[in-house]
This record gives sequence, structure tokens and C-alpha cells, in this order.
Amino acid sequence: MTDKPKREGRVLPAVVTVDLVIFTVRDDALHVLLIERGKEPFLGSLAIPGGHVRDNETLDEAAGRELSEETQIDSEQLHLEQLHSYGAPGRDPRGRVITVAYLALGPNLPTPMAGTDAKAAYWVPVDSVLSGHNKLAFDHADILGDALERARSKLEYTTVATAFCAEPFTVSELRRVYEVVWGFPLDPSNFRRKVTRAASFIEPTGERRIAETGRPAALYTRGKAQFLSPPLLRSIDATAAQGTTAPPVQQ
Amino acid sequence: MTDKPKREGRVLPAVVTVDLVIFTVRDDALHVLLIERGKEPFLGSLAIPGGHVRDNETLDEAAGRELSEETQIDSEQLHLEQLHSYGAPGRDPRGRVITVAYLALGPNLPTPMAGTDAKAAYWVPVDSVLSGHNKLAFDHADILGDALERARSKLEYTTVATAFCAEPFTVSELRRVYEVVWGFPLDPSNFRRKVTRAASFIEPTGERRIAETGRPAALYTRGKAQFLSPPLLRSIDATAAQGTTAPPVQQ
DNA sequence: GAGTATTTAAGTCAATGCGACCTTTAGTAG
DNA sequence: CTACTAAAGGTCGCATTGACTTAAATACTC
Repeated sequence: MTDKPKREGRVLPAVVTVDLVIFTVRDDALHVLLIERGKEPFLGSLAIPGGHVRDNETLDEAAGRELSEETQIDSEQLHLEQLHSYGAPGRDPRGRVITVAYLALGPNLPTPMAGTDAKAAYWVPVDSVLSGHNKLAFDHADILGDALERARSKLEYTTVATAFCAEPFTVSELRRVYEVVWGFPLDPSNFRRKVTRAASFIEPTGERRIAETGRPAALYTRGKAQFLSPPLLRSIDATAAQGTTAPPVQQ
Repeated sequence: MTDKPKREGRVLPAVVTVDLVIFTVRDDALHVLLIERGKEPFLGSLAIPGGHVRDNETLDEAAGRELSEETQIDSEQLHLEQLHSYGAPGRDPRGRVITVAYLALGPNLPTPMAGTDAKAAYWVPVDSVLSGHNKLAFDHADILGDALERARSKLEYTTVATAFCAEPFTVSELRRVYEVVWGFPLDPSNFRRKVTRAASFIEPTGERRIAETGRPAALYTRGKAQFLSPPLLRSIDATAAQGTTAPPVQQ
């Protein structure tokens, strides 16, 4: 609705941006793409990438454009969804800025070497940010926290975990995604039973991958299912678990 | 991020609004609060209520303010959460308007007789809108559809269903909420077993309500639990069920 | 080539949760 | 007192899951 009279002069025209929390799994840890700010405010601070929405594009298109600018990856390859909007009056010292945050998930991506912007970009382990010595700019720590919880819960009842895997992938690689995002180990056998019996979660290719050691693993591609029913729940007592580094791998 | 240069003149200052999808259960059907628009565009059309975000308030505060303006109800009583943001270029013919949609759930509310605005407001059955002969203004039909799906899925894994019930309430009233929102009947006995054994979903008051007929029902208040674990899933085959009127009550 | 290490894959079993269905309880109406 | 109604509680079988064990397939070592 937009038909309120602009009485009291309190109605605001605002700047609208999109910010992206881009997650990937590398080195058995969840990483987020951060940029180093090149200007005030928060010059030199780390921040999640983003940019202005242009006047001829939808919010989703703006997010997709920023994503490919930052990662130089075909944004079709990545999972991208709107997360939440943030618009507290003081969140940007320059004025009223409403940002629509997006969550992107992708397989181990190349380090983006200075994208279209001259900003330096890095993959940073998420838990090193959250246990944060170097604080993020603006309210980006809140956004990152919300994105992490969204990702964790989406792994429970959807099939998005496959977005973290480059095709083809093995069941162990998929399990490693769950372990790294949730922060605790899963039983390999029960996990295999769950994902292979779930309808259209993963599809066998018939191929096998010869590992350096151990039995060759069967390869799979993403199935067409979007949801996991019944869900794969984080165990109730493990809900308190925190940390996003590699969980203690059971030896 | 807000540090992009305004090159190309394509960066837009936009109008930001909040729109509210307010659901309640009355007469065994899910209803949504709609207003009749008093000015162009879409003069005379039905729309979900909303208004501009003011320059000194957060998005949540703007939503809460609009909610109490429209319903004249203490917004503390209602469940209110951000739903999604909509900002397609053409969604408002007057210019670029980004709206942050909120979802509100409440017990059977009074019909708001012309709130602070002179607009007429009505409770309308949701399925009569969706099977829609009278189309909603703007992209409000999309917003309503997203809100309905959000409400349906939130009933599965959270305890928000109690937000539809005025305290104290009975198990049957709570079950009726699920049936009306999901659109199909539930087994009364299994539902009772589920909600009474779930930790802190509902708390018995010790009181009973004498009905016109049948055994008196025990009364409950909302428990402190926010999540339902394990969730109460819509049955898999019933996922295709549609409609939000009263499901066929098993006689 | 036999044995070991390692990882994948499959199987077992008890406990839990749930759908379907039935029985009992506590009130009203006649 | 009897019929009726809705609440409340119980039973039983099936599917899923967690914990654990066993088998299979490869590389490496001696």
C-alpha cells in the first residue's frame, strides 16, 4: 500500500540495496565471501558484498547481478534466495538505507580476484567471523547470523545441501556438507540410508570415483526434489551445538 | 553495501512501504483483513493494508504501527513476522515502490470499523480471494499466496498456531486452526496426543469449559516453546490439498 | 600374493513416532 | 433412565531412526 498522505513530512524516500551472504564449503569448513571496504564509512572493515538496486531490475535480478559480479560464476549454478530485509534507521550513517539480504550457496568457488569493483574479496571461515575479532561493517554480523541459521534449517527439510556440491558428487561429500554447516558429525551409514532412499534427492550416475584410498564411491547428481519429507532433523540435544569448523571427525 | 557510485544515473531512491497480511480464523475459515482502496491506482479494489515506513522507525516498528492502526488491537497480542520483500519495477504504476511484507496471526479479531484511515476494512475468507473473482490490487495476490504458504509451513514446525487462539483455549480449537489453515481434517485423537505430549506447546490451566453438548473440554494456555520437535507434518499425500475453507468435518 | 589399512556400502535391532481405529468418560437433552 | 455428543484415553501395526555391526572394494606394504 502506498496511498498514505505524506503528512508530517515523515515519509521517507530511501536508498535500496541488496546484500549477499555467499556460503561455500572449502577445507572442511563453511566459508563466507567478504570484501574489504575501500571507502568510508567502515573503511578497511570487512563486509558482505552488495550494491544498489537499479531502476529497471527486480530485487532478484539485482541480487543475481551482484552475485555474478562478485563471484564471476554463472549465477544459474548457485542457489539464491531472499533472506530478510534490514532497515533500522541508524544502520547506515549516511542516511536511510534499506537492504534486502540474499543467501547464496555454491560449491567450492574460485577466490574472486578483484571483481568488477576494485575491492579485495576473500573467503573467510564463518566461525572465525562469528567468534569475531574483526567486526563486520554495518549490521552485517546480524545478517550473517540470520543467514547461517537459515542455511542450517534449510538443510533439514529441503535438498539445498546439494548446492554446495559440484556435480557429480559422492554421498560422503554431501554428508560433509551437513556436518560442516551444522557443526557436528553424522553417522555415515544412517545418513546414506536417508539420502539414498529419499525420493529424488540424489540420482546415481552409475559412475564411480577412485579415491586415493578406500573403496571407490558411487557418484550422484542432484535429483529434482526440492523438499525432504520427512525431514532430516538436527538431533534435539545437538541443537545447542555451535561452531562451523569441521566437526571432530570420528576416527 | 551502499558505496557504489551513482554512475549511469540508474541507482534509485525508492519509496519503502510495509504491507500486512493479517490472518485470523473465524467461522471455521481462514480470513484475511482487506481494505477497499479509496484512491487511484486500483480505486475500489481490495488490497492488503499497509503504509509508508517513517524515518524514525524500524521496519518491524512500522509493521507494528500499521497493525495496531488497522486492527485497533494491542499488537503485543499478535504474532508478527517479516515475510518477504517485493520490488519489481512495475509493481506500482506511480513509481518504484519496494514493500516489505509482514505476516500477522491473531485470534478472532473484531471487525475493524474504519480505522484511523477512512478506509473500509473487511475480513474476507482467504479461499474466496485466491479462487479470486475480485482481484487484489498491485501484486497483493502474490503476497497473499506467499503468506498462506508461510503460515501453513510454520504450523508444521513451530507453535504459532496458538496465536490464532484466544486464551484459554481447548485442544479442539487448536486442532480446528490446523484444519482450517491446512484445508483438511486431522484425526482428533492423534492430534491431542501430539500437542499434549510435545514439551511446552500448551499448558493445562486445570479449568474446563462447559460446552452446549458433549464432555467438557480442558483449557490450556500457550506454552513457552517456540518450535515443535519433531514437527507436525502435513501428510505427504495431502500436500496437494488446497482450499482454506472449513475442511469436511468428519461426522 | 597375502595381509593390512581405509573408505564405501549394506545389514541388524531396538526404540520411537505416527496413522488408523476403538473404548471410555462426562456432560446435555429428552 | 436413555440417547446423544464431544473429549479423552488406549491399542496395534507400520515406518523411520539411532546405535551398532558386517561386508565389499580398492591401495599399499612386505
